[in-house]
Amino acid sequence: MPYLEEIKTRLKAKDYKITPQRKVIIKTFADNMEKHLSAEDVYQIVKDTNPEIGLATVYRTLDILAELQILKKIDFGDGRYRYEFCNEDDHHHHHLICLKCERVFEFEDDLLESLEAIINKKSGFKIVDHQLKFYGYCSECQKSKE
Amino acid sequence: MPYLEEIKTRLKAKDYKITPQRKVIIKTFADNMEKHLSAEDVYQIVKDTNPEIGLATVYRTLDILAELQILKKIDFGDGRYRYEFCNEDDHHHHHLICLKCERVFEFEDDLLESLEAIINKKSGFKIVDHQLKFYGYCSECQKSKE
DNA sequence: TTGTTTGCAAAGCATTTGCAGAGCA
DNA sequence: TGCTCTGCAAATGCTTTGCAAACAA
Repeated sequence: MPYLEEIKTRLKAKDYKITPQRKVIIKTFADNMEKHLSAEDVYQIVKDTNPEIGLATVYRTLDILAELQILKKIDFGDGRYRYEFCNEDDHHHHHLICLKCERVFEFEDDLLESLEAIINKKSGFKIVDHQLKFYGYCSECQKSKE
Repeated sequence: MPYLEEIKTRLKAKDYKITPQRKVIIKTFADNMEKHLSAEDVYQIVKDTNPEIGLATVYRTLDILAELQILKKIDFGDGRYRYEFCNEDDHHHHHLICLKCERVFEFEDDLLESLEAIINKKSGFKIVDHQLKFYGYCSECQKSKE
């Protein structure tokens, strides 16, 4: 996760202004590092301290932060996009989505790098990003099967 | 891809009726095996021969076929769901999505099985499905970079 | 015949956009 | 000050739903 100062620098570099709304949205992600917040989630959290903020502003800010690669826009297939801080290094993690409790777990892994190399060699496709989701049952839900 | 007779049997087994609309939608997928059709795509194709069909019927039929695991509902992140025949065997393929021409290529691969075993061992999460998307540039678009 | 299925139109949701006023630099 | 940003409301695009008529079995 980038430092707050670093984020501000990156915004300024693209001539984006540092507004209170943008600050508080960034802070929301810093305060919820382990979560995968949707625009609506962010809106609900931010409204507590800034009741006048508009949902459209949240969407616009998330767009900018994703464009600057500060946030990553992810899609768990539940009909809304979610956002998390980009990993600075190449260290990828995958998402394990429980089909029962719907919680999302993370799993650190680098194995996909070798697969990307294989694909590039065999098909000539140049990969710049990937998204891997696993669906199944978390250990708790396996115990409490009905 | 399941035989048409087999599909009808599976529909009947769940007390779904074999209607002309359902038949023609299934046929559309049989005629477009290599494509990833959206509901709107199917609707446009089917309207040629059955102009009276409704888009809602297409959606309802796709839901049923996905529920019966005849079709697989996939999400390329372009704001609409797409459908393709389920693979009968475990033979998985991944999707390579070109960020320039937006075409979707397929890549056959089984390597994820070993990754699933590792995850299960390390985290206790029991995986029943996965979805892997690679984003990048196809060989053609790499040549014609502007 | 009878419960499903269909087509239509309206509703639902997440997200985007237009616009006039507010505010950062 | 000048141009970006914001909040609001309306619009958008995909998908779902309610309902009465049509239809498969």
